[in-house]
Amino acid sequence: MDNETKLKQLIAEAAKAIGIDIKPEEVVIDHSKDASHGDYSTNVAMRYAKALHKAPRDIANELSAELTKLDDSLIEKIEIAGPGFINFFLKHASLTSLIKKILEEGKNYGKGAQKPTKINVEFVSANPTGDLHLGHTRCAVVGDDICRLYEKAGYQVTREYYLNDCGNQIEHLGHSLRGRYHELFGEGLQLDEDDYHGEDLIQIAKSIKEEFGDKYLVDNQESHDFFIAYGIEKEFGKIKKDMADFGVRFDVLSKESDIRKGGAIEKTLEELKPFTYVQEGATFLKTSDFLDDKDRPVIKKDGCYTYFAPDIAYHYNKMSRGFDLLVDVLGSDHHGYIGRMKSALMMKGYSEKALEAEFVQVVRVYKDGVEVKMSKRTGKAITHRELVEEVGKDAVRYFFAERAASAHLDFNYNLATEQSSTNPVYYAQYAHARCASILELGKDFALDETASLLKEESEMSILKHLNDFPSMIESAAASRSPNKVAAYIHKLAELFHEFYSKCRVIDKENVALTASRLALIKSCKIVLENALDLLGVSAPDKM
RNA sequence: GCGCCCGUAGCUCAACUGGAUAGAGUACCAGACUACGAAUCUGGGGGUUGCGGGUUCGAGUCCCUCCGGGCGCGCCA
Repeated sequence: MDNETKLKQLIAEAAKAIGIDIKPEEVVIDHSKDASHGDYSTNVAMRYAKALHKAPRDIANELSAELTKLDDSLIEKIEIAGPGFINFFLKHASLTSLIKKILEEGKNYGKGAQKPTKINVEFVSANPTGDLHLGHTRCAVVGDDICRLYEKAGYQVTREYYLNDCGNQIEHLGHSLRGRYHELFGEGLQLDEDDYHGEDLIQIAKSIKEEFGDKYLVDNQESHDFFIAYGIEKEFGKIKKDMADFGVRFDVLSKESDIRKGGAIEKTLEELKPFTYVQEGATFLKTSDFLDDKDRPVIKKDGCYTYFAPDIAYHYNKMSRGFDLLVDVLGSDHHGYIGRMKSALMMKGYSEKALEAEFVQVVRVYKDGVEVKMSKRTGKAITHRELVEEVGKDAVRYFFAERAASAHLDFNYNLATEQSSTNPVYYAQYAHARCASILELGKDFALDETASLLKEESEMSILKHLNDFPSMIESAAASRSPNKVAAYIHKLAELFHEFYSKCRVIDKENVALTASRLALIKSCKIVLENALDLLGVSAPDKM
């Protein structure tokens, strides 16, 4: 059992003795920011002051007496401070024993207990109508990191990409591609306002010309279908490659065309019949009976489905595969979407909590001092590929992981590319490389797994932080906050660099201390690597 | 007008979900390599957390009024 759990149990037991009924898991303990406040602190005395009609410090004193009586091997010292905080100083051995655990568990250190919960995370899901841009990059980082966190925390995770391969957008893709193809044969470029003006389509048109010559200049159903199918294949191929190169993989690819097969939408709408009505020729779903502010159309006046109908069928499809939780990683401009989809799920009896959205704020990009607007019409945007090539995969991933997904973010493209060496990711990677370097130099020394000689403040700070790794994962996963991992990494790297500058590690005159410190460094290296891996960032031995 | 997100150091962002003296990076200033990697370390200035109320032992965090910004509010997806 880890120190925190043990401490909570002790506090709960002591509390009971003085008439406070609290369960161990309800006990709130914090890590003390200031070392003079000990290793942990609890606020129970203040929390129950009113109920017991006593001064917080009096309760704290009583609790302290009880805790001392329980006489555990964990606590070295207890102090009462401020308005009624109880500060705990842990025994040395209870901290150093962690080293052995980390060395034994290695890559698995930090992994939570296997949980039965099955989670589906759908992210990116960009339409195959052009290159991924910087906004998708952020969604990819957030989605992938959430998956990594869930996995590490012990959940069963499925990464899913939903491919819109039907509908208006796709018609525009086919039309745009046809336009580019005709352009290659010397005709003027004819694109509609809503078509795709991105220049990537020129390359695809060229490959058609090379492969098929003028075969598809004729305007018939066959060529219409061809441009769409060819365009989707090429565009999605690029997306897949971009993501794979970025370290992002998907377990399941769901195509809208497959969702539509076998009358799934008709069946879905049939099931939803009690919640639908017809108005002015269109069919509406009564989402406002649940979590939406108005009802939404599912069938248009012209008899076509809106995007919403297949989306409902798709979400039912996901639920039918046995997931306990669906997470949709969406651009924040889609925040209106979640209420209606939750409503649709509730109509089928699913919990309001079966679906959660993770909204990723749009990135505002500045290049050469002016804002770069994403624009379908001009096709101008910073592409994902361009960004990764100029800044590097690790730096990009870390940059976006550092910020909470909900944070509005201003991105200075010039700064990011010119000063990429100042990206904090190198601070962490350098710490890892230093660990590797020292371990290599000290490879002839045996490691002391008891780490019994560690006593410097900088050493104990590292130990405490290493100890926090599992609980950090637990809370970061629960709140879907990869930025907490980045903060953790930065802190660990900082503590290590500080220790490194203060303490000589390899000392032939003091083999015992060397053995303890090498064990500490090995632990540091393991946790740095595990933590960086949670963000999909590499941990190089040399830089 | 209604709804969602947000407003914290010059700039970009944190703050363990209500805790102790609000922290990092960057930029700026001053120091530190004849022993393990200076992509590092040490120190410094920089804040009325947009404004004003409220809740309580305690508020950047929760509630309300304003101010300012972004995004939604389509039989587009």
